[in-house]
Amino acid sequence: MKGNTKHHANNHHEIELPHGRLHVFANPDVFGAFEPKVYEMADNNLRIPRSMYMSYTPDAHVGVGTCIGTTAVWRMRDGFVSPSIVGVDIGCGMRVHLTPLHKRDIQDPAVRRKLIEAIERYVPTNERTNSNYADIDIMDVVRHGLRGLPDKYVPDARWLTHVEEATFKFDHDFLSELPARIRRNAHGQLGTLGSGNHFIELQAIEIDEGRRETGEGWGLFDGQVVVMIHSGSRAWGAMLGREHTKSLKETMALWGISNPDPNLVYAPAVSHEGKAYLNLMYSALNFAVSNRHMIAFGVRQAFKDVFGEAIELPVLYDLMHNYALKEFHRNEPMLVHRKGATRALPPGHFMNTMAYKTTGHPALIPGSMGTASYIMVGRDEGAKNFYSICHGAGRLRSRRATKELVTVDAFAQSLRVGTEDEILVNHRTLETILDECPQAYKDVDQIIDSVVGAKLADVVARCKPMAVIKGV
DNA sequence: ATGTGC
Repeated sequence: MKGNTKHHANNHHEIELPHGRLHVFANPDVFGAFEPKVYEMADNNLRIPRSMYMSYTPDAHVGVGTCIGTTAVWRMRDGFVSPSIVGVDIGCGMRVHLTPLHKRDIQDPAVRRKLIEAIERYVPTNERTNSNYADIDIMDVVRHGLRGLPDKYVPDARWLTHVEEATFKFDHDFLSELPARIRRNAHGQLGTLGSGNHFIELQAIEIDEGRRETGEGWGLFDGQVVVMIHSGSRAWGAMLGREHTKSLKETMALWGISNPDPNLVYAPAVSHEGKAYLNLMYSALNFAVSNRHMIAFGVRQAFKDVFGEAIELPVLYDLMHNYALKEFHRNEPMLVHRKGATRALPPGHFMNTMAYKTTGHPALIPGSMGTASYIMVGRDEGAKNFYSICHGAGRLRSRRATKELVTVDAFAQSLRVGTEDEILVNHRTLETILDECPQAYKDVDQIIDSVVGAKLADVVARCKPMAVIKGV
């Protein structure tokens, strides 16, 4: 399957597959470790007509229909949209809040335990539907995003401006096509964490010397405690994605379009089916950004409980890694799918939100529970990859394989349990979250090295976990 | 990822 490969400098590989060209950004070690199946998947995706561009970030791994780590671009006017390329965790993304605290302020495990307990009081992590915010109209949220939230839940203006997008505008008429049970099942989920790889972490940061000016300009300092949040659109996006994948399968059969991978579905962006999906996907993006906002609001309350009313947690940034966005590239409106890929715009780029126009915005990249996460910033050279970088470490092995292979003891050791710099976890036993252990993920430092070496982005700060909150 | 379901 893997055809001729042209290796460029800067970790950039161009692979000629039977149905088109795949770009891969990875250092030699990471590139060498890619499974053959990812090329088969890329080729199936390249069968979709009029593809303008397709690439893998170094964290790419096999997913349903399309690999996680894919950037796939079509022109708006004659291109395609694919629910399979977006994936079902629509709008999943990252958010970071700064604190005025130094890591020594929370070094005492008793303080961190208190914080974990307080956060769990405000952010439901176990039950599926028990939002603390019954007074928020979910339809306002999906229509207007952050601007659909009551004022009392917006602590300051930054919470509306330091985000990739506060409101995704779309044609609200398409909401009438929404199956009623999606509305029902998403009720009461706003501000809840979800499960799987979703988390809230308290981290201590180290600014990278090469980008100290950028970091300090953003309000970062060495040893600073930050809160990193990873969550998505919960049931709203999951059900929407599944619904449209199912109905598009039938529509494709009707149109006489087929793909060797039955899990890979797509429609012309201008068709009714394509437009319906795109518009409703934006409702899920509105839900997702609002969900992370309300999780952060809960975390802020928890910090006030522990450290007093005066403490504030300004938002650094909120951005996503699962979506399809209309973006202007190469003098044309394009539809850019990012499935497990993060936009990292460089300083001065016109698509940057106002607050980060001159510096470029923070690109937030989670590691795994026991390893560092990263705050990065895009470079001009990222244009060659439509400004996409990795979305995290990327899974190394499946949840099942992880549970068979890794012991609870090994997991505990990787969290330094029993030592004074133990990474605290909200779970009584590590057994319940064994499939999320660091051993389940690729080496994040290798992934970041690949991105930096490809000149797609620079590291601004490393964030080391001190406490982890996960759902089940 | 996720309404617990074909």
